[in-house]
Amino acid sequence: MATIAVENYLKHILLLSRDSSELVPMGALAGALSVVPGTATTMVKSLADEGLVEHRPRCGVRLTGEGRRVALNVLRKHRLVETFLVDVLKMDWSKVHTEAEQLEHAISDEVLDRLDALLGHPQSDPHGDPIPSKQGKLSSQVYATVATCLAGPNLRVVRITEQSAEFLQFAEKKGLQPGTTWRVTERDLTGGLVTLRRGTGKPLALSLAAAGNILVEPLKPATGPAEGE
Amino acid sequence: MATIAVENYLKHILLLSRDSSELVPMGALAGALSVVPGTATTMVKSLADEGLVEHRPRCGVRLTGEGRRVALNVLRKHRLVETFLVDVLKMDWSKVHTEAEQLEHAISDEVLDRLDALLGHPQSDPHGDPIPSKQGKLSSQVYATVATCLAGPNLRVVRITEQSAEFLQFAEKKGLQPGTTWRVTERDLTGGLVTLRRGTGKPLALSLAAAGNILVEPLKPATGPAEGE
DNA sequence: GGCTCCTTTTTGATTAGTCAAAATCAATCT
DNA sequence: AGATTGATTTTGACTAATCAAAAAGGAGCC
Ligand SMILES: [Mn+2]
Ligand SMILES: [Mn+2]
Ligand SMILES: [Mn+2]
Ligand SMILES: [Mn+2]
Repeated sequence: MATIAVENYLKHILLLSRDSSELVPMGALAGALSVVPGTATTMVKSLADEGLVEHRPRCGVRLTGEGRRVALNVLRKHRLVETFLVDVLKMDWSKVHTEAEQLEHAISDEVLDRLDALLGHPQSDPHGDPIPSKQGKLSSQVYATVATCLAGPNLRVVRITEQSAEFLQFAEKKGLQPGTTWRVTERDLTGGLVTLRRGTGKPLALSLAAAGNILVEPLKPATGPAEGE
Repeated sequence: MATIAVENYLKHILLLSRDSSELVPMGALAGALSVVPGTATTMVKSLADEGLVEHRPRCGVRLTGEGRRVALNVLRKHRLVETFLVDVLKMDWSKVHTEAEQLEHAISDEVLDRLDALLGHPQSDPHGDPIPSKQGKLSSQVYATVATCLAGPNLRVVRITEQSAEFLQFAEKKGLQPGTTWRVTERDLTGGLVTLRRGTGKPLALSLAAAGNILVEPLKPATGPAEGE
């Protein structure tokens, strides 16, 4: 069995590479894992010996097929556990990430399957991050961010791409959860500000940096039966 | 924070000592943890340095107040997790022990509290093992075993003291779960056999060794409203 | 007392994972 | 080309946990 450290390295390589052929630089990997670069190099070389990654010295690292399989399984555990913690145990969505960071290494594939069934085979976790399927398919749909949307049309929040407890607490307080509908009322590129509004609620101003963490999809205006909230 | 190894040592010292003043011999501890005796000695000395145990060289080891506190918390996690796996995820009670052996080190105190509430503050786990309270109280009630009970009176199974998957599967198949009611119909000390019967079902013969793993309490014959099954 | 046997401790090695700091590489700038 | 600079790798050291095998204790027996 892969150790906890090995699972963490593989998962972070997966998260840091857009497509599976892209090389992840050692610096980025070391940063994501909070280790010094030398440590990452050492570990990556040993992962390469085990056939879990391919190491291009001085360029970066990428997952092999087997490494990707393991990484997706860990990520699936992480996101299903997060969903369980929020949906069943009613935990604060800003705390579940830390919790899942440990649990992803402790649950067996059988518990994973049963959790999945209990939760009704969810497609995404509380932050809107896609949950890899049991077969290892990971949705890679590309969404716009609030930072790049023009004022006007209704937008549904689909994902918050920023795991920090601080940002998530902020989003929670402002009601910015996946599934909610908003529209941009003002874009001030010079000032670096975007203003949002949910229905007739009070306006919410975000920096472009913050707005870049909110992924949205355009909402077609009342076509077919309404879905979601 | 205590490492996984430290938590395992403390939990097993707790499980191996009847009362908290009793010394656990190094051999017994090493055996329970599946390590060689020298490893246990080394680890116990380092636990003693941290103030978690008291080591009497060549005699044994016992928990300090702080060590006991940590050990009880781990045991509480273990047994609540087992209960969750059986009650909520409907897992086979013969598999949950192995599973909980990992999870007991991965869940936070907050998740522990929420699990406890979700399960309705259970007093014992699926095997009938008592769950330590949040305050660190561990029921130490002494029960008779089927091996020592005289033929005749109705007995309620309260606990199975044998964690092996094999024995638990056997007990499951025979319907020997905590809460069920049986009576001894025959005791053959010479042959080392005890025969049980559940209501009018077919008789079940057990070796004295096996019968010693089944803890029971006498059932007063229909006094007050019936409780349990 | 001296011997035997079982338990415990000690000693010497090993593995996984990590850091600090020096060395190396390669791209860019003058 | 030669120098500068930032990323990466190497080297040496350390901690936690473990095993194998030798050494030490101690209880009972002759
Ligand atoms: Mn993790
Ligand atoms: Mn998430
Ligand atoms: Mn354990
Ligand atoms: Mn149990």
